[in-house]
Amino acid sequence: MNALSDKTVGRLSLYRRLLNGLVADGVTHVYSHQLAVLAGGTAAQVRRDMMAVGYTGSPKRGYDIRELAQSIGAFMDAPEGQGVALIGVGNLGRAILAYFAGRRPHLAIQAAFDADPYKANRVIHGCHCYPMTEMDTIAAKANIRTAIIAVPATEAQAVAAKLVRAGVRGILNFAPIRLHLPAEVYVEDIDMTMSLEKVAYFSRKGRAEKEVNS
Amino acid sequence: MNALSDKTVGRLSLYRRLLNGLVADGVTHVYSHQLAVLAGGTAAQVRRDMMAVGYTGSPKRGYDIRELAQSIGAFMDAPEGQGVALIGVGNLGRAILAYFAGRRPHLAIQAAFDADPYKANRVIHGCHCYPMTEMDTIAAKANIRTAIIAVPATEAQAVAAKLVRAGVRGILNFAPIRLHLPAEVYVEDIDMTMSLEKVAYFSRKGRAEKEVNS
DNA sequence: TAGAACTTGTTAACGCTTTCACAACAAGAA
DNA sequence: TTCTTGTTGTGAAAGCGTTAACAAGTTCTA
Repeated sequence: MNALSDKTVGRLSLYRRLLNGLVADGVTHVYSHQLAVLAGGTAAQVRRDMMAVGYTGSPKRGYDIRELAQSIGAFMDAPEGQGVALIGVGNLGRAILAYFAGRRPHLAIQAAFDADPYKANRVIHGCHCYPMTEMDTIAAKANIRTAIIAVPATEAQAVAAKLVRAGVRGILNFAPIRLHLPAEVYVEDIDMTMSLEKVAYFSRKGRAEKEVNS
Repeated sequence: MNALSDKTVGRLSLYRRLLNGLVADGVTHVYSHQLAVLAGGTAAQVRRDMMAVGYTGSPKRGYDIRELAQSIGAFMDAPEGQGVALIGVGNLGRAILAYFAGRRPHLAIQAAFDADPYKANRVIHGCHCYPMTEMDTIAAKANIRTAIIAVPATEAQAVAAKLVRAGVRGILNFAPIRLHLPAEVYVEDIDMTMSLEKVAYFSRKGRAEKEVNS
């Protein structure tokens, strides 16, 4: 119920996805050490994360998969679903639309925006694309609090500031710059250049690590 | 020279990009606290990272930008440049190609592969696309040690294993599963679903954080 | 020259996350 | 029932990374 750590939330999201996969396979129960190998962690960490959501398993039978998945969902999802906006419908933006298209019912991209007026009023991968000028009004009307930024680095800061003014409280930022925003706005950066350079470095220097974005 | 931490390497990559931007603006020197605000960190952290690369600035004048960027480069880049392979030329793969196209000379995507034979032997965003069957031979010939996986989750594990057999030592994995590989292979996951769920969660629960992928 | 102002380099303290280790416990076997 | 086996839940310890704090140093001013 109270504040979870950044990393814990990430793992919970992962656990749920793994659990859904297990349900599809017809499995009904899982032990912490099994979930650990699937998630690439340790059994102790899994158990601690379960503590965080307050779900309790049974010794000798482990965790009830369906119950646990539901428990995580109750913890993470907005009860009424949550709309997301995408800003920037270039190469990357379109790939993001395709990636999330029809995937999650409770966390769908409801509107896309682009500065290029030629892209406006088209439907791309099932998502309506609006001109940037309408961002404020549409975001406010749909009560959107989460946004994905996929615009060039030069425009990202201005777009982010505009989003915050429109009521957005969390941003997934693909632009390769650090955004400067009020402290109450949560920003997660996905910096592909940085990630690739890290991989290249450790490819040469040879160090093993299990790492997750964020 | 010795093993740097994962996070430090990430920040060094970021610093260098910021420094290059400053050079373009004609600036010649920078203080740790200036670099810190650009990078979204603290001055102490910047200084500590400089310690890691062994570069030493001058009191009252700060760091010589050009020297520092060069110093980081000597630390991070392979002297002879480093080739990268991309596996999977779907929506996401093409966006990745476009993103990195012509950007970094010393860290370029040299070859792309896809299981779909219709995509083979075409040039996409300046990168030649080969059929998957030739992956081993081409990767070996070009001495590729770094790869980006952008295939569906169901195929990612098999592709990763094949890459490792072909000599790859570092993988940037966009597929939403955890790869199971020998410990000496470095894997960095970019899990967009997980990242978006984190952002959605904190959009509602309202917690501030500055976070970087990985 | 002496002093003021502001920086770097570095050690020590702090805080967060992960891991360890073990008591409590459930289910099956004898 | 009692014992054995293998699990969960959790306090305590360990590990890592960040932040604080300060001595040493450089430049400018007077």
